[in-house]
Amino acid sequence: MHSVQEQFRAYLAKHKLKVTRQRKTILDAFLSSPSHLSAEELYIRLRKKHPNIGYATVYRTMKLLAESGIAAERHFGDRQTRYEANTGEEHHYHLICEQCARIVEFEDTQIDLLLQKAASAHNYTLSHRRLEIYGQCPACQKK
Amino acid sequence: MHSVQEQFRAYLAKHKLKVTRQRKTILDAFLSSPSHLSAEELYIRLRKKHPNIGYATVYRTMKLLAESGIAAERHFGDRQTRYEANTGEEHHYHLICEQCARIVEFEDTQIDLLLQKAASAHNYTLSHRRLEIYGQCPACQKK
DNA sequence: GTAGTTGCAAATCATTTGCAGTAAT
DNA sequence: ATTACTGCAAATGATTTGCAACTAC
Repeated sequence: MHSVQEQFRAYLAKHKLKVTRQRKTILDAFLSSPSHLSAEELYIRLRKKHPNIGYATVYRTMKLLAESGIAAERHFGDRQTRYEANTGEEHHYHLICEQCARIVEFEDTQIDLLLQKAASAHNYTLSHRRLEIYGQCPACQKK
Repeated sequence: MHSVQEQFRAYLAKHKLKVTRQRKTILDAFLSSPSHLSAEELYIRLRKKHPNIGYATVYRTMKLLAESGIAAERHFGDRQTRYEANTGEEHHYHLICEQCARIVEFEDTQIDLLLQKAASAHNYTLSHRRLEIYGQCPACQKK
């Protein structure tokens, strides 16, 4: 099988782009970080071990990861773009606590089906979807 | 019954804010414009008839409209915040064409129900939700 | 060697804010 | 009279870009 690293290599090769030390470093950091980090947060994490890495390089590389399908861009309420690892063709939905920002990911094939139906009903094709449910997580309800 | 204008007046009064010419003008422009305009687009429309209106005033007023529940903020793929008129307690979902950006709004009580269930299943309360389906509209599929 | 890449700093884009003058209460 | 509001320009925060030095191919 192909690892994510190989997938990235293949993407770069196809587009005549180069495999650089920075790109490998950023990919590894991305894969070993919690999900939904912003480029800035990733940059801060990276700086510890790689103090000479550039802010712009992180941005540029995250963009490449998104284009190659390895990462997916997310926009939650705030202004920053966040990234999450793209687990193949499956998609999942988000349940977000308005109080503490805790995010739960879940899948739901019934919802999948209804969304597909909704698109068809309006004669749209479906390429992807975004679903976020905002509320209070169990912990915050107790407060 | 109370018109939207009255609703805005009431909100302003409750917060000891003033009913100004600009605020009335912006509210009217917002109500008589297509949905999903950004503050900038609204500003451009307004400028035709009210050349002396300030950019910042439009931003500040849209924020007020959002706080008062008259408008709802939306974030689609791009960087700008867009606004749509808030039609009471109902909510609706968006079907967005990736090619021409045409947006169809729809409601679906089955989806409503499943989202409520999904939140409950994780012991979350539900306050609001965001659902966008991206694909190609009928017209763009033919190209 | 050549073409793509990096890091920096400066630029950009959407949005926000400080402030002096103006208008609503 | 008081207190909030406006318009402008300058400030902010996230992201992008130009460019000269550098590195993968």
